[in-house]
Amino acid sequence: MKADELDKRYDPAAIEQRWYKEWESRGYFSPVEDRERPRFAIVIPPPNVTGRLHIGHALVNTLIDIVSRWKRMSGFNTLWLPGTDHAGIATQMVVERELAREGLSRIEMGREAFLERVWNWKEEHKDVIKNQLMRLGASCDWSRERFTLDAGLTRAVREVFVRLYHEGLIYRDLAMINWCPRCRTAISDIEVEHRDQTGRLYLIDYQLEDGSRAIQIATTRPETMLGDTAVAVHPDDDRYEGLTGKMVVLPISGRRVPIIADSILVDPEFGTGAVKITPAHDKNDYLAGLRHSLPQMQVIDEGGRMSSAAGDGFEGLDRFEARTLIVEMLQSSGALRETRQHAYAVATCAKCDTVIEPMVSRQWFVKIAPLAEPAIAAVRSREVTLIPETWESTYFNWMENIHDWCISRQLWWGHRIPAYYCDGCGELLVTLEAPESCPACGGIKLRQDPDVLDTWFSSALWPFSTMGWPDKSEDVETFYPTDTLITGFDILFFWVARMIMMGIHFTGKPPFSHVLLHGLVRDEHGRKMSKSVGNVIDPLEVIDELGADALRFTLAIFSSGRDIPLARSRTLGYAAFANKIWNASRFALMHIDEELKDADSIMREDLAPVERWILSRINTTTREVNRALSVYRFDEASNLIYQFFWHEFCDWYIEMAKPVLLGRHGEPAQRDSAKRVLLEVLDRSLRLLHPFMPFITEEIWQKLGGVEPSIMVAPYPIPEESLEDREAETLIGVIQQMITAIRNLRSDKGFTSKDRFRLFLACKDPRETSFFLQNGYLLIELARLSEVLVNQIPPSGAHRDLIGGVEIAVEFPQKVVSPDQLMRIAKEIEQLEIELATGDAKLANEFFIARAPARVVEQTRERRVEIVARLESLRKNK
RNA sequence: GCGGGGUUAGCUCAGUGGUAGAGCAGCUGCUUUACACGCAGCGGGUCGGGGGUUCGAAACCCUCACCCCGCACCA
Repeated sequence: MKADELDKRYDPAAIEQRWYKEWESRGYFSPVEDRERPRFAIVIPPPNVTGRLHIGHALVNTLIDIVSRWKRMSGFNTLWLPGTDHAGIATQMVVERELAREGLSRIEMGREAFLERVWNWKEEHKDVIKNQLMRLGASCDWSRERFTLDAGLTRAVREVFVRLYHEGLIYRDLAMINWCPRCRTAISDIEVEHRDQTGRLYLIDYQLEDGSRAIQIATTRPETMLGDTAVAVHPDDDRYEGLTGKMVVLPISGRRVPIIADSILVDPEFGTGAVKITPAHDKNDYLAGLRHSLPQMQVIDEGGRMSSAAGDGFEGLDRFEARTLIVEMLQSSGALRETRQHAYAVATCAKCDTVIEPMVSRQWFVKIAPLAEPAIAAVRSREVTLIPETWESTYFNWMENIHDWCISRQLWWGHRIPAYYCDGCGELLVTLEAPESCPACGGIKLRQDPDVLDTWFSSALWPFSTMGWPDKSEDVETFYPTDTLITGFDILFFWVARMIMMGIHFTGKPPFSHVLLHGLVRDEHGRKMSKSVGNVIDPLEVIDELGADALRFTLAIFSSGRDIPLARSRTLGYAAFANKIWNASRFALMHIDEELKDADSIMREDLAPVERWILSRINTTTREVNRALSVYRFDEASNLIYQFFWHEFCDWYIEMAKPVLLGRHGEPAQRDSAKRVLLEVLDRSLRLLHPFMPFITEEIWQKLGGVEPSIMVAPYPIPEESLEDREAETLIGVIQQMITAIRNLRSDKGFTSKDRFRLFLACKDPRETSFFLQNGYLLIELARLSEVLVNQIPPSGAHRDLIGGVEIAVEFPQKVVSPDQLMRIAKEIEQLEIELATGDAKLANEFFIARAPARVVEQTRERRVEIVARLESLRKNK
């Protein structure tokens, strides 16, 4: 391999897709058959089958891929199971919009034709997101790809529904539910979003039937007064004493409704202390209505328009138009006494933003408390660990106050509820397969419930339904329960909690042991990405421009925290990192000969200190990276590799190895050793990096001639005690400090890199003397000196300092001190004097000596010696 | 109202008891044969305010201020 085969500049587009296809064709994404290995399983949070990859997908799948690749390289039999979600409302909406453009509607088409259309649409779009995940480098096992409406998953859904029904945990009942008039379906409580807004509060007089007085009520929704069936006051409210039981006449409709007393509904402090009650269109009024057996009048229909019950002149009117009309009518009749500004939260549909209409409706529910209980216990016992832990209290808070889950949706796209009604006797049958006839009356006219299930119902089963449950399939046996779930905190309730509940109930085990809840990607200033602000980052565009590796690395290094502010400047920085890796490898490959690749492992005793140093450093990095990954700190892990590779390996080691590699110093044997170490460190670095930057690492690694056919199946580095070398770290550390100090002086005194000086070193012992005699070339090269003289008398004018216990003296042509340097010296002296004073105060403090750990006291003493020496040097050289 | 999180360099963020960190931005040098997507150097922070615990607090406790996010309510 010749380095000139590599371009000077790294071009990700040229290699990324080639490698993905290669890995897939070699079957690297599938688990191996080796039963001896420990296994690791993870399921994808299924994206919408018709969706496009957004930055949130890029984040979660990058993190999953890092874990998967790390585990795979670490010897685990690893499964990452991919798939997509049918996403009931979202998908149906998209297809309906398409139909609308053609002037069609699903109602006109009919259920079957519409579903056929959606399936076709799904077939056309399903590979979009799959291909995008591939571009990201996602190493999932496509042979196990699942879709929530697959036959197998549908069977699991029906099984679960039927079993829960017969256990009494699914029921059908009349209840007040959240209705979206635009989606024309019920939705669950967590699909409702509350938006703060400033609206109006209307104070309206309701006249008593006998005309003796009026009772003033307050409302934000005057249109619902058409459905009022009572007025409530607080039983202890003096203002309304004696009115309970009397009748008021509703303005406009002229209906008579009673005044009732209710201490639960009415807060005497709010508004006028009198409340109109519309049991059919308000959750609290509904409950009050039940308490007082009030009739329900549905005056708003499923499309959000006034119904026939609203009366002549209103029927067919949109609810907001009706509000305007009613306010006008009340105003002209004089019943509207006052309109106030009023801040309140309006309930909206999370999917389409339409204002929710509370409705009384017969729906299917999951009785959730019995399922929640063991799911709470599982997290409490840490059988399931939430990461970061702070999410536990949020989880408990929600689970302990959980409400029954409305699971029926008046949609067509989804899992149809396996309930059948007998036309003959009205019997309700819940069965796995459609019954032929009614077991109660023998009738054969059976109708299936028209509703489908909430999308999250099938998602809740994802970790086991995808593996073949309810069968005892091999995958269930091998890979269930899974190990880690990685997803956004925004679906903790929608998805994670429900998976834990269903998993425990149906398999007896939580579906995963660890849940990593990552933050949400935002723009560089922490703002939510939105089309209207124009700050949306398209991951595909970033991949096209800077490469998947750069995007992945950016996401990983930012992944801690609740908000992930993604800045283009950062991605550019990590694209530069990829380029750095490329060029460092180019340099290495210039010096690595073919025979070297097969050479035996390195003999430690033959290594130079600088070689032992870099091996020790990568060993430490290896230990830290593995530790960080094991606790899902992708930010720490990626940062460690970044710092090591760029600043230690490139900036220091390669520069220190150059004199030997380029033949300016040392024997041929030393050169071979330097080459081997260079190869070794590069190889380990690439393997450490591979989970983060799979493409570039593979491309380069192939040229190094490793034993394995791909870096994907090469072992992940683990720390090796034999590589650790404290002595080398100390010695090279001193050399680095000296080089830095000399560079500082050169810069301060206004010399350029062409000016060369002599350096004098005064060593304490023969061991130190021999080290600097042998390694002085490092100082000459990196600090650009003319000569290093050990244990010789420096000229009187030389700049002196003490570094790592070694006295140094640099001979500058003349003593040039710039004003800048004078200022800095003065400042440093000042700081050191403060530090010296506080240190002395500590050491003089008997409590410090007595109570602080001996190590800390010792450190403080050592530091004092350094400070004193440094001060002396600074004052002398001023 | 209930619960959670935050406030550290110009920007975005790490840092859970022992000498304040990173990246980016800024400034100054440098065509040093891997890389100008580079190299070297520099400046920049009373760690939101106050109190406490401790030999020692950015970190632990209390309190105040401001910001953010859930949940519930909102006639």
